[in-house]
Amino acid sequence: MSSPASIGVVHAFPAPNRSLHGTLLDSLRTLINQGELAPGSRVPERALCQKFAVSRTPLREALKVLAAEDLVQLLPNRGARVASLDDAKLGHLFEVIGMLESEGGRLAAARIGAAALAEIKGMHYQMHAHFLRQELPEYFALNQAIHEAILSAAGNPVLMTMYFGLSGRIKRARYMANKMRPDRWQQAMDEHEAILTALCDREGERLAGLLVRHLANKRDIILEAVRVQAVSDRTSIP
Amino acid sequence: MSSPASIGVVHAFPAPNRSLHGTLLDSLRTLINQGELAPGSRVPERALCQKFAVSRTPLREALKVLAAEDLVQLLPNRGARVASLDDAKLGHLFEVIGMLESEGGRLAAARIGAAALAEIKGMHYQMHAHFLRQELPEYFALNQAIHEAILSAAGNPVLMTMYFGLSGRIKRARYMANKMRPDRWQQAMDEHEAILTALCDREGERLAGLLVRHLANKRDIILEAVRVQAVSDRTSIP
DNA sequence: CTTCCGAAGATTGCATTCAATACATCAAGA
DNA sequence: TCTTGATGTATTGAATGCAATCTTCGGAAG
Repeated sequence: MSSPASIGVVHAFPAPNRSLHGTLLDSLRTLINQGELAPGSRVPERALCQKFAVSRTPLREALKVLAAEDLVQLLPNRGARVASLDDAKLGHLFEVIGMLESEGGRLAAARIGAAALAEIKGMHYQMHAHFLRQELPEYFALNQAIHEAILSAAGNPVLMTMYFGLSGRIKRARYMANKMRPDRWQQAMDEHEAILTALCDREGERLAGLLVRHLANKRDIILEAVRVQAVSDRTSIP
Repeated sequence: MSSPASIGVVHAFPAPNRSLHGTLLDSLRTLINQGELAPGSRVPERALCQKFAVSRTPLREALKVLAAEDLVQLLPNRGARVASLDDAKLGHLFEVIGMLESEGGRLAAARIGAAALAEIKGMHYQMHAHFLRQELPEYFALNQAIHEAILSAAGNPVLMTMYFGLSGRIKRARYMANKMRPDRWQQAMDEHEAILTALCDREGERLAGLLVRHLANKRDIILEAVRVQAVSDRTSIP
């Protein structure tokens, strides 16, 4: 029930109550996810300190955490670089996310209560409406919220933490897939239909399979978008 | 082990090449895992700085990382506390580890090569020898090595990272289960036998099931040990 | 023209310092 | 005796300082 409910809104806001390094973590993640800090590029410590009006201490604390999450890479005496996200690593990330989603879904099917199920149904129909109106951002937001709600129904906070951590790492790539071919979109919508049905029927095994396939399709879409982006980068930069 | 918390400058690791905060991460993890920093207790910043002969800066960097891993908890303006590991959280951790082990095992069965398989077989028989001689520490070490080798055969570094992160978090509890009832031990050995067979036969589905059940048994053993420890703590401290 | 060297400048890792907050102690009053 | 409040100390979070290392850029040799 503790659904964080912050639906897809990606914006780092100056937090009043939190520690600086916590705030910086959000801000840096956003910078990385939105590509303002390019993969492979150096993290400009001094510039970021000025940008956020903090000293190097909290910034460096945040960088250490990001390094532990593998969002940046620390090179001894040479500072931090934004970790690159190649096809292979994306594939590995999706593979593990698939494990968590499918097995989490299996648990959710067994454990979900009526209230949570109703909430997911509501989000599903709302998402369907956005699909019909071809409103992609709103569709994406609800899509993600539904997946998180299903996982949340598994009742395992550790699972949630892992899932959020991993999806955070592919956000950058997701961000590139800001278009969707109509046939792909229709297929995704159909898959969600089947997912919802399986969940309502509490058929864990079927749900797990559907979730894996759904994610594999999403992976293909994203990998494709990443490749396109990479090509256009290569042709436009030099 | 050694005299607890005595005030001696200790370079916990012969770490010539690494950064201080990286070294401290290892040292602090060890302190937490071995219970020298009790769950729920405050992390004595100043004392640790003296113990490791470093300033607060790298120590605090390490604490931020440990907090991101949920090994410690940061309270605003009140420093860090060692995170407690109750039954519920242990259960959640085991549940997720089970997902990774079983699905990783499924992949491993499909992807493992002859060399890796041979190596695992070798470790298995070595472990069996330690079992026959009732050498628990050596048995444990090989046990863990085998599980890691199986996961490694899945060929997914992200999976490995997640797995190490999660097993790191239950190490503390594992540390308490330093005894094993003979029947339990025999059963674990039998399970390993079956696991090896399934892996050799490349039967992913069966392997996945075996791994889950094996882990569930391990969880029960550890939960039991934790409860015993908790009781003895409660009776001896006040 | 390319390659190698070296000094100047920038950047990094860590130590130290400083303001703000929490904690402990103890005294006064109910 | 117990609660409450004030005051001094310890601890925290963050900024600044400093030595060590890396990067850059110019010039000389091949």
